[in-house]
Amino acid sequence: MGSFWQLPLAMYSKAKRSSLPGRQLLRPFFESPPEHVSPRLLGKILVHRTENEDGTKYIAGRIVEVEAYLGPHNTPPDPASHSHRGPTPRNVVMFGPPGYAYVYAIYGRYFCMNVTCEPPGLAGCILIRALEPLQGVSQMALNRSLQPGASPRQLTSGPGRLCLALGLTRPTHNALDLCDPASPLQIRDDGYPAPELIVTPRIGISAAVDWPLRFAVRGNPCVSGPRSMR
DNA sequence: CTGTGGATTTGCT
DNA sequence: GCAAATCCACAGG
Repeated sequence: MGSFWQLPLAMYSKAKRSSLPGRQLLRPFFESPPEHVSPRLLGKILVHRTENEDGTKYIAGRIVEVEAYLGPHNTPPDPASHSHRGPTPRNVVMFGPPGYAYVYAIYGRYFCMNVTCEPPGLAGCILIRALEPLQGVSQMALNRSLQPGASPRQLTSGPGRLCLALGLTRPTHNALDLCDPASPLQIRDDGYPAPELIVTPRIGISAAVDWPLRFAVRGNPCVSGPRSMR
């Protein structure tokens, strides 16, 4: 018999299909350094509320992989962080209050989503790298130009993929307050137990390649990268 | 399974 | 100008 955390994650969200699951995370949750908040973010739910002619819909997934990016106040500073040379028009939201979305464009085609951490003035943040789809799966497939039967892994395994699946872009979602009860973008806790996790170096960077700042749910199929990275 | 190259926006030197 | 916290298609073993 498998461990508790190996049961299908979707089991824990079947109860509420058309409403917000669990409770919204409050700002104090994000006021600590990103390497401290990151492991606690695994198992929480990222929810995007969309309005269209049919009404309100939710697209949501459970967070199964994140990476911490440290602010320039650390010694040594994190050379892989967008904030390491101080505030710029792109990264200024990272230097503001915790609990905000930092969304940036990458390689001309994709967006990646972060959550700001640390008290105002300090620039730590957490990159959301992978989700397990929970709600709005057919919409995710549409957004990703995949067949309706696409695997959960194909939908949201990777930071660019999950932003596409949820419809997140910099023009619309950068600098949104995730802790505002009225926000269309929120992170919520539905009581899912703290998962067993692995810690590894971060992916896709060329500086500080050995810093152990990537956190993932052990064995979860939606975690990005080869099997050896799960 | 692994490796390679192309697409194409954005911020910063 | 160029490099980038990526993804995808396709080639070859």
